[in-house]
Amino acid sequence: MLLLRDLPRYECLLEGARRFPELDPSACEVYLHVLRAGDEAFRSCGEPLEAHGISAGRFTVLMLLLRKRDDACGAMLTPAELADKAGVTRATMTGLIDTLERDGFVRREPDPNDRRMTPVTLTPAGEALLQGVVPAYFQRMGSLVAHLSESERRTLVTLLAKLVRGNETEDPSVTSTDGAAPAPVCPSGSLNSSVP
Amino acid sequence: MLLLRDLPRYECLLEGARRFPELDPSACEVYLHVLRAGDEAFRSCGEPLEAHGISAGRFTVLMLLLRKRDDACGAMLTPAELADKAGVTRATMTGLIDTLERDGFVRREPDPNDRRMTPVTLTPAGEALLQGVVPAYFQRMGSLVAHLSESERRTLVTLLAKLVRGNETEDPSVTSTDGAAPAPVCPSGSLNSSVP
DNA sequence: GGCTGATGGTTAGCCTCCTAACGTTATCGA
DNA sequence: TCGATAACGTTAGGAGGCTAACCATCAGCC
Repeated sequence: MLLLRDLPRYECLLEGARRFPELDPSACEVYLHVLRAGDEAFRSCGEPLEAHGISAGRFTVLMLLLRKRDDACGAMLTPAELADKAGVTRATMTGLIDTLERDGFVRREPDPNDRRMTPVTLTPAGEALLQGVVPAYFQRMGSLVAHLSESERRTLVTLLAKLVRGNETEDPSVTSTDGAAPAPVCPSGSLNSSVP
Repeated sequence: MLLLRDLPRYECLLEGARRFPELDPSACEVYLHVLRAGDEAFRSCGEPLEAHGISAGRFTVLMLLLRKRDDACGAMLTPAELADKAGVTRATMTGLIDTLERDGFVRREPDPNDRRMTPVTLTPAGEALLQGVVPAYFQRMGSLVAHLSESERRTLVTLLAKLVRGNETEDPSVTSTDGAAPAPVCPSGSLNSSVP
């Protein structure tokens, strides 16, 4: 992510509040901790991936393809579907698929029925890569929260969900097409990718 | 950040756990919510910055320079100091300063005493930019957590700190020089930048 | 049948991040 | 004094994001 190493102590926040009357110390403290924790979680779980020479974005693409192959008969996804599920633009997905194909982990196979499409499949090499990296990835995820009890985890999830939800309803700008769809649905979510 | 739109529901995690025995559903749920909240907080507070045509990284640099100018007599910081405080590499900081200088927000002024250094100062234009953007930035930070009570904020901060701390002690790889320094100190931290 | 519009994928250009290597300048020890 | 070492800043090259523009193809409607 970016730009985070330490966190300021509370006294520093109070000092900052003197200079900037708009600064709410407790809000700022929450903000900093949320960012710091998100950064740490991302970095920590990304380590096993980097160790296998793969980035989080590329890992997500491979996981989406694996899940599709296990689920349905048609074992392919189009770049547009991948981009939608992964939460990136189609242009970005083109770049990801480019490098993944270059490295032999996926393959583009033109669709004879609709020549606009170029569905993507997982190669044996891509599957082998996942076999090697997935256990370490999920184990790291477990050790990330190993120090929190089940009750603490529930509390944390509840509070974070409340923060995100409250902020969502705050600005209706993102609601593009229809005003609905506030409920996260399983098969459309992006991070399902990493959690099939 | 990346790759997050919705969150999978708990049933989906359980389904994933069937496929991957290493997957701990409650750990994964915490992980996803931490990432999602961090992404949302970063995106939300970044909006006022983008509205003024400035990125989070460039904002951090300007805030560091402003704080330095208010604090000390010498109103300059070297690129190396800036990179250290912001938590990026010196090469990245060179790029940030390049664009900031191109847009007239900072100025490089060679140090006559040590000709290796090229300290950077805030220009009046840069200060004016901060004047315009800082209130909106902190207000957004406040509304981000507006739905949480003071007690909820304390709980959230405590749990997030516990998560980060527990994970820190887990891998001693990052501890570069001496094994100490687990306590975040105010004037060395990076995000002090945004919270002078 | 032939426009028109929608959709799919790519390209080009920009920004932010990284590592690795380089040239310049200070510093310090033999 | 002078060479080795270290520090500073930059450059080069790569990856991963984005937007905007571009062709190719399909579908629908007159």
